[in-house]
Amino acid sequence: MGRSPCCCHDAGVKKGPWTEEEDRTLVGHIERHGGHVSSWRNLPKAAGLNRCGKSCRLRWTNYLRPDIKRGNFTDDEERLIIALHAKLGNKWSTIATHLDGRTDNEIKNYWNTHIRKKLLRMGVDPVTHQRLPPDDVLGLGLGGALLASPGAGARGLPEAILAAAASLGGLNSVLVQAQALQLLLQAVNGGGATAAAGLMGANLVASPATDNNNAMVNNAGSVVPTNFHDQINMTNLLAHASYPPADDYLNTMARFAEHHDVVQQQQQLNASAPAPAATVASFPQEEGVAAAAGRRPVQGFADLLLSEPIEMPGMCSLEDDRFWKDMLAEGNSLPL
DNA sequence: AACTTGGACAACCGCGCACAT
DNA sequence: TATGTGCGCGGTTGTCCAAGT
Repeated sequence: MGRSPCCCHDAGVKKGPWTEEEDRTLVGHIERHGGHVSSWRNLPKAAGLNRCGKSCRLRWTNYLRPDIKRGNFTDDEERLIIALHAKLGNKWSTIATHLDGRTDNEIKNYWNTHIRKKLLRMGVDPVTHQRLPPDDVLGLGLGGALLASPGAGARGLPEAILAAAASLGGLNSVLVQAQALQLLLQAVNGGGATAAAGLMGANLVASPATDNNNAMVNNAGSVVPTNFHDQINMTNLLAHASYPPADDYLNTMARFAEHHDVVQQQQQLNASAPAPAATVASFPQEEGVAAAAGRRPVQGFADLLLSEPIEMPGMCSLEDDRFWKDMLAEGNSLPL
């Protein structure tokens, strides 16, 4: 029931960074007991440590445990973390069970310091795994860079767009790219959305007066889809239009979903054998999270994980200048 | 050289759950 | 059933260090 007073509140109990001597004492004690700790609360006294039992447990599980893998996260690990987070949310301990030798604390830290920022740069909300509203990305990003770009006159626009895109190296979502393309085409054609729509032979760009209830108008005057299926349609459309859609994120998530269907794996585990206590305890919560993630209006990449992977031929990364150069060339070569 | 800023990561804190009594 | 105990979890803070000014 209630929380008992923690020994950490005791006066004289040491806090802060662990010394090598303390590490040796803790490891030595645990090893003498066969790597098993019967009571963390009693451990400090038994081991001769002036530390809180909780602090000892944390130090052991997050740092001293022999099976911990140190060093940088690999690309595969990073993708797996993103895929798992899309499905599970901030269930760091559960996510950690899918990465050999990684602790929940390490994954949590890596998420907060690296992946979170990376996703934001890509125009993906790290919490919902949905694309950020276009205005948040284009308005403050490409659009803002464009507006701030000196000499962005009629002749200078393509260069300005290229420069703006280059300045946003992390841009990496189909939605953003499509909008950038629209912006580019509008600039190059001097025409507008409808001309671009005609060029692309589909409803990628519609009139602001569209009756598409799922669309929204961004600050560039283009209508962009706000629901998942429209985004997928846009993805396929771009693929078929021979533009080089570069949604690494979509592809990555879809691919990992094939190999890491967490809920399915755990249901199998649950059915086959009694799992460790921590895992058993986490099952109902996980299902709840997964279900919640798939529920509208928070419809995002959790759904995507369960869908078919999307074929994206000729994919290249937006981190690569080539994408923007190709796009610019395409735009210039299109009939007006 | 001194100071500031920001990133990375270890460690702490408090809550809730499971289990024992 | 009520209460106590221990542990695990997720969020937050503290500390170190490198880069920039």
